[in-house]
Amino acid sequence: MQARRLAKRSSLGSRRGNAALQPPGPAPAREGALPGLPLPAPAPAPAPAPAPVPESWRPPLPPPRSAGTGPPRAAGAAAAASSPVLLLLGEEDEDEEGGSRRRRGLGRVQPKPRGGAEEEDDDEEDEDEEVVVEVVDGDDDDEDGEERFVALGPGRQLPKGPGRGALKCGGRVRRKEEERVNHKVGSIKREMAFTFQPEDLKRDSSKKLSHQHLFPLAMEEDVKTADTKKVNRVLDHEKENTRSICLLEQKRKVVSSNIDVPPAREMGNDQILREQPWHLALCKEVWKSSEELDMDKVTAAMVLTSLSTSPLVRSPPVRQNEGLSGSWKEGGGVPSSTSSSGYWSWSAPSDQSNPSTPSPPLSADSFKPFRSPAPPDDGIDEAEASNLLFDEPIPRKRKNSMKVMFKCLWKNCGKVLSTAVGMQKHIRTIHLGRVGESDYSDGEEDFYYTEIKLNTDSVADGLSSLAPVSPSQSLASPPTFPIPDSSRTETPCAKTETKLMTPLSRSAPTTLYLVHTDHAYQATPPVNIPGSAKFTPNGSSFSISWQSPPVTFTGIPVSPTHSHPVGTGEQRQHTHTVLSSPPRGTVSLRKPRGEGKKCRKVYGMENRDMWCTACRWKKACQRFID
DNA sequence: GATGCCGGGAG
DNA sequence: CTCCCGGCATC
Repeated sequence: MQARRLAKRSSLGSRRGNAALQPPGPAPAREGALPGLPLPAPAPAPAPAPAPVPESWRPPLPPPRSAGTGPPRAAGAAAAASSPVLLLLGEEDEDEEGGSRRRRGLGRVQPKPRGGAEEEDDDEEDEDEEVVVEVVDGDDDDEDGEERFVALGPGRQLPKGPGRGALKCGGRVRRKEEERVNHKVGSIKREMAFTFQPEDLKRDSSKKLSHQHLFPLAMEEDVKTADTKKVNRVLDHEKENTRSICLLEQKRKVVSSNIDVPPAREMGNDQILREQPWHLALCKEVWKSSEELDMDKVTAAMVLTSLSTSPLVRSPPVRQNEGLSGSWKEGGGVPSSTSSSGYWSWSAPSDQSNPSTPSPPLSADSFKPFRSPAPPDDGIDEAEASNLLFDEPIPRKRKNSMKVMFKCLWKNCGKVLSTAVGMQKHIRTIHLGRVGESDYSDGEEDFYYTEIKLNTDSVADGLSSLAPVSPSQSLASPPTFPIPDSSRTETPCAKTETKLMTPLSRSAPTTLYLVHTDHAYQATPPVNIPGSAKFTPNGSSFSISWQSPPVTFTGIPVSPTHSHPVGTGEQRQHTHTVLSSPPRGTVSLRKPRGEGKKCRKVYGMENRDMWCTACRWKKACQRFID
């Protein structure tokens, strides 16, 4: 493509070298680099064992934390810059580092999934508490091929209901290599075993890591089976937990001496084995603390199970972790900082909604009888989930800086609260007039409020355009909103939620305000928009400005930032009522064609690089707006 | 023919 | 989403 483009360009404009030349230079280099990456990466990983590269390669990279990592790629870049954490997580990106790392991860991950369980020798089914070991490349370079193992918090185990189940299977499998070879393998196991075989113990540890990841992956395969069994597993799980705890303790004693675990680089199998115990011990500890939480987890798992039709949907891994939070932290505290950081760190502490399931319902509201979001959600969720499961790390687009607020759609109300619960209450009591039965909800409230995302860090986009509007705080401000009812904190990963919610809200009484950052091309613009495209998290300004905001429908073609020449009939800016039906009709309206000078005229072809992006892309000029 | 932009496609 | 470009409407 590039080549082609370049060619075109050059032919086109014979532009002086600037733009034209530039591309070629970098491009080639990059390309060269990329190809190289893959190979190296895989190779090193398996160093000890002639692991089959291909296997490790598998796409399922989904970095477990993916959910978190999810952070959108695009955003990611920007975000990454601003926050180190992100970088650690997954940002990586394309190029080398990330690439190599990810790949590896993937490879490992895969195996892990159920089969991975094998961790200890003992076994029984402790699987639950698998210790997760994360393998991180110290350097992405592939050269070393060494990996560090990091123990992850025990938190992992719980994460997925199903996961556990998987583990179980794995447990049996676990007996490890030998056994594997023998094959005990159930169908599921089989797969796992299969994958694993090539690699050795190392894998074990690594498997753990993948645990999470695996989960999803495994899920795919097993999903169906697993699903049905899930519930059972969960129950079993409990039992096992108790049992396993005991076992763990025993192990711990034995192992304790070894606790100092070596860095794990290049460890031999023996070492690894030794290490494992260590991990176990850690896990165990964590576990204990989390034991109490078990019930919750179980419950949660059950709920999730029931909620999710498709296995994919269950994003429990993440969620559940929440429940475990206690243990979680501990785990994180454990050894390697890298791992910890990588590990879901993105998730906001308070974040209650799980990433995959968009709406608030689950989180705080889970208690509610039924939450409508179901249908839409599922679809989306699945998609997301699938993304996770499948290839690459999917760039999830979640902006870290996004805050979710709930806005009352009732006419003339517009109240904005930070928690769904609060909003529901508000609606119930104030608008629906249900005072007494505050707790009871038939879900109707859902229709009267919507989520809005606040972009905390809009900076990245054209600041300039925003400038006029919000001088206020930038991204930094932490998400705490002064708002009253909120017990819930906003989640960074609200994006999905918003989307989902939208449909519901359509039916709502008033307009839906979707705060949305738009447009890509606004390179320079001194553009306007009074009300603003972006919302800044100012506690105070909050509920206010909503009225005039240039609402953007996702569907709307034109960017809000644009002022329209003559209102050819569209008044998008005044949203107020229009909304429920996205204005599509105006399709053929073509912009009259600006009379003012445009970038092309002003700068000429030669200076194409000086053009505003829109012009460069042959879009309506953003710089010289008519 | 030159421009300005929409609609779409590719990554 | 970002980047581009084909192609149409206007100058």
